[in-house]
Amino acid sequence: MSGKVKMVTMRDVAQASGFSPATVSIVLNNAPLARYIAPATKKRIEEAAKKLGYRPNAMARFLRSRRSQTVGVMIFDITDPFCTPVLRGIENSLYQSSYVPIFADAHNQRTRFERYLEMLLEHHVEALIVVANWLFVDIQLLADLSKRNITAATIGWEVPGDSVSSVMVDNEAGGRLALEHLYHLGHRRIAFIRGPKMLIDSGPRWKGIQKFAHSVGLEIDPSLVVQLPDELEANSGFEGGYRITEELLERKKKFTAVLAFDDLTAFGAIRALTKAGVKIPEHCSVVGFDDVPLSALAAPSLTTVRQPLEAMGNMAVNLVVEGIKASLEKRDWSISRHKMTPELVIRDSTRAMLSAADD
Amino acid sequence: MSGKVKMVTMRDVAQASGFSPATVSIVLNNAPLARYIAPATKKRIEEAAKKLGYRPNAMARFLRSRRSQTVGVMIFDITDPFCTPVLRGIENSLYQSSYVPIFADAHNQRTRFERYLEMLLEHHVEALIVVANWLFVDIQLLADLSKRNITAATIGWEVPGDSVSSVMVDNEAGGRLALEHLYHLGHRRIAFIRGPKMLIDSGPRWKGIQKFAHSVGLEIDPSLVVQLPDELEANSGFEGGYRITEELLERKKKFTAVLAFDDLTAFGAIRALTKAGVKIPEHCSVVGFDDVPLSALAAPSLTTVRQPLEAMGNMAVNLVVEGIKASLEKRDWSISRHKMTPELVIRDSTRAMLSAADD
DNA sequence: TGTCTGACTTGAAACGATTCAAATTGCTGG
DNA sequence: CCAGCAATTTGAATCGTTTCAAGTCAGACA
Repeated sequence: MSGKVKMVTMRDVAQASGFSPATVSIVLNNAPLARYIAPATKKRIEEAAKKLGYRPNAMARFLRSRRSQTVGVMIFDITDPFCTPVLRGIENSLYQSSYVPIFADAHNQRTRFERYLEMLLEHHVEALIVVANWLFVDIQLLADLSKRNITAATIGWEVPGDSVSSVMVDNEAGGRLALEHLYHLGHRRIAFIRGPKMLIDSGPRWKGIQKFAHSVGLEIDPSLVVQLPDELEANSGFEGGYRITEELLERKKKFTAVLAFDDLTAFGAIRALTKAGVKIPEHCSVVGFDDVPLSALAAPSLTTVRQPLEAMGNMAVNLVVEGIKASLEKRDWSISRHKMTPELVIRDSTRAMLSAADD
Repeated sequence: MSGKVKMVTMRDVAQASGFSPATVSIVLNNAPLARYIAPATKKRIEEAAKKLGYRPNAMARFLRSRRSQTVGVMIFDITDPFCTPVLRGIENSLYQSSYVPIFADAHNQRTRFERYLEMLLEHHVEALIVVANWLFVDIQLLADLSKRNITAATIGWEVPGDSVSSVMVDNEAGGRLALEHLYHLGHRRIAFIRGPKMLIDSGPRWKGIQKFAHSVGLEIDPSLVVQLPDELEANSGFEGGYRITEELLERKKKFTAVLAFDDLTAFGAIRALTKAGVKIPEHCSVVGFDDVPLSALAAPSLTTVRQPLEAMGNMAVNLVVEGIKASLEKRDWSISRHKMTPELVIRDSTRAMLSAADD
């Protein structure tokens, strides 16, 4: 029944081709010494390897060469729609570089994060990429990595110090884009749903909004500004947006647009507005932030500020791969912090004010 | 600057505790021989290990024990919202068993699938879980795995033969649930969007629909039955549902409900209907299939047949973990095919017919 | 003929753990 | 006092590669 397939080792290839394991190794890895190997030899070895179906043993290889061809990818919560495109970007770039991702999902739990970190270290990942936007992880924990010669990069989040690279969207520019859009559509009474304090994105986005408002002399009515509570559940944004918008409606203050912290919040807001009989976008425009995949599919489709999520994943991989190369060649190398440019995506949830409607 | 941390090996622990590496290994792994080790010895070794911060080297361990503590997780397209909850289920169960997932995304490409398979084999995954619902992969390819003593399971898809376990939803029951719901709401003129031929789910769902229709004497109007084209893009369901619903509308045939192949198709249909001025659910009910995460968030939220996606991920892990155990203990073990029970989730996209409205 | 160049190739030592057969030790009973 | 046993512990081989210092060998040159 299950005719066990005996593993083909390098020794087998050596035997079959009539050379020594050393030569086989040199040829198959195209090591520096391969310059001196006779072409005929190379050919015979390669043929033997192919004929036998030789597959290098990654573990054994690691033991000598210290290269695992493996990168740890730590996601804080795969349930968050934000993560999927980022993950795609990471996966794709790693694949190009022949690295294999070891996947870890912290479920927003610190202990789980730590346990996974432990496991990743046991598996000797050559680098670590962390996708997150909250802060509760010890800086120490990640800083230790660089001691162990593991380059690390974070996406959507920065750690202080000079040991971890990061890739983020330019939140301030994004906040500005969102408000600018509403402003140019003629909206003046705008409700703002600010992000939870805990998230690193909240501050800069709000700052971008304020700056723009100030630059055009738009007054922000404090009674139209609300803030999401700190929450760890990935999709709490929806619930939060819903509830906070309900409250907003109860205040009976008029507004013609909502600038939500992110897309999920925006969907929550839309749900609440719709329930209250407010039509989107006829009676009220709504703009989100992120451009998660579902934003294009929802009804109405959501105008939002796009984070180039996939590109951010790519970028993080580039950073760590460079880091790996540098440490391999014992070159100096310093971390970098990237701010990606956001982009306004106009869809069906926003609409220009009718000139008379402001009042 | 970067004070390299010297790796702590088992030898170091042996030295520190005053015992031999053999004893250390036995104690730390709680191997069978540990029965004979004096408690005091165990304690001293464990303390030494903790004090030094010893971390076993997974690669070295594999070389002797042939255990990599690694499972390959091959996703056909992470972009498909179907995958996220499944992935969460897989990840969670693997974590419980102290396995680490190596993540591979085939992007729906056969060559990529094969290349990843190669990489996973090089990394000596102990098992493979494949999440997919199309069929173009060589059965041979997966059957080879069992020769290599790698247990495999597929989710959302079955391969012929007796070498690969599978976990699927009971599509026939699901199709039945969907139609039953519409029928009990009073709908009689129902449009059906059948799935692409290429997908294994399409047939059984349709069969369930037909059987139920037959059992209650409901006639299915062939001119209200349309079929999605074969397409590999993960989110093509939305586009497809949109276009095919437009066509349906052009035929001017009346219908009061749409039974869509899956949620994405349903959203496409809703978009087309809304655009044509048909209100959901007032003028037309729509029911989907899958219950992907966004179905709860969309406006209107979608009535759908839920696949227990996370549980399916758990189940697949259970199956392969059992397989691993069996082959470790040289027990006999045979694959199994699971059919999970679907569940109707009633939300806002369906509504009972008003008694007079049928005509 | 003997030595010296290249031009190729290889032996043997790691890498860090696991695994048994075998060693050690201290008793116990004859 | 010693054989034999039970209770612990360990030596040494092994897993499949990589890595260099060192080997071989044919021909060129003096």
